[in-house]
Amino acid sequence: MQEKGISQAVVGRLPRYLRYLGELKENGVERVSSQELSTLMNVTASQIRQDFNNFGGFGQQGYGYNVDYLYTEMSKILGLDREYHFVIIGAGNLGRALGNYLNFERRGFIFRGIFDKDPELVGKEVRGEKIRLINELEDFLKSNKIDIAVLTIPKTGAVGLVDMLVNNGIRAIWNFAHVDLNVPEGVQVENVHLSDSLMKLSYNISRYDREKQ
Amino acid sequence: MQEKGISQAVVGRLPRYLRYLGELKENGVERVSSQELSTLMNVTASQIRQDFNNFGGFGQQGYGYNVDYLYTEMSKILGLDREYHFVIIGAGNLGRALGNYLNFERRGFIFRGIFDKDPELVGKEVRGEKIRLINELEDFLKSNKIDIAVLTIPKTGAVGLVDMLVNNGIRAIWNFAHVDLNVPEGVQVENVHLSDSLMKLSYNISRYDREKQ
DNA sequence: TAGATTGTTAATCGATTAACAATC
DNA sequence: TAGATTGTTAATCGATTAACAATC
Repeated sequence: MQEKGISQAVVGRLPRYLRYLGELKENGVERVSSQELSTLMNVTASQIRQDFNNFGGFGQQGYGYNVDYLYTEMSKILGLDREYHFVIIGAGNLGRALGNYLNFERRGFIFRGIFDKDPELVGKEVRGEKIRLINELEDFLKSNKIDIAVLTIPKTGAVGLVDMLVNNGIRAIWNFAHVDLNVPEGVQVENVHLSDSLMKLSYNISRYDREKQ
Repeated sequence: MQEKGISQAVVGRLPRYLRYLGELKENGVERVSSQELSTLMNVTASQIRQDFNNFGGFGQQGYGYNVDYLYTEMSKILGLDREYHFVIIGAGNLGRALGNYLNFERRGFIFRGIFDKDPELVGKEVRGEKIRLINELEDFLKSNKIDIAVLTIPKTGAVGLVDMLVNNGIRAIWNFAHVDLNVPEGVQVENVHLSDSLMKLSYNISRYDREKQ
């Protein structure tokens, strides 16, 4: 399984494949061809076969793909066959919402703690975890194996925190702060810039208006 | 200004340009060359010039780009020179968090109401708006001009709601439900699939591990 | 005027699609 | 065996980068 050179374009499509395969599985479908999946997902069959073949031959000529098997393999590829422990940094509305979101747990993402700089929030509970003061975070990371830091703090705070996180074992940052983070090689960053997403929407609305005159 | 054929790849970069231009503006920088911006943003100067030129010539040979002017033009292109009224459908943790997020307001996105199917939530307030029962939504849309529906409900509910929304004037859907929505031509959809985003992170973590052995 | 930097065309690179031989 | 469908190579398409003439 040679994974060098898998583009992020391909990676970005994998979760969607997993979702559709999961639905097929739930509906008791045993096998699926790239053509059927193509119709269902509205992408070309060719792309599906190419994408899957980046990771090895999961299908069988004349038969297609076994849904159960493909689902399992896809889960492994996505790294969902293990657990990830995460902390949330920033106990504002968004941070608390993410802490309360149970579906992540089902996928192996374990909520381990939530931190904020505001002393007023300390002690309040988010899904069984008391909010802690952010200056306890470093000690916490030293004594707990945490993989992922979820950043739901304003951008000014976020940038200054990265080095400490990385130096204390954080492997990946799920970044909701509206800023680009610089991390050392080997540390993964996934940005969720909600306001950018909303601007894409307003762009598309107003472009549509401009084009219609 | 011929906007046909602007790819979503370009559109996806526009909010980031706006962010950097905004920062330059705040720092009192008057002009910037594609080369300087290139260094700052870690993309090629060539791409920057190509991207800008999709929308017309904003620069001046030998000088570069006027930050203020470019920022204003970029805002207009993104459709940020007008207001958008939105409702949130689903008053769970995420829905309430988005309702409370004030920064959207600054950009012209006006929070007009929040709906849920759970009668227990009805009457609670989210940033000055009482949560309403979802079966009041249709009437609400008929008597208020709402542009954007933010969907923060489970996928089963989301799919069944789309037609009603579109038939009552909704122009765009900001979709946090984990499902692909089918909308008529001219209605914009922007998906935020948080669990997909998290899976990309776990993919990249575990790929890194696999590659190191 | 000379230097700087855009706007734009041409070249390259990468991603998607088409085609088909291999094979179940 | 015949039909179906993959895995994979080749062709196409689109996006990115390089180059440079135009021009401030």
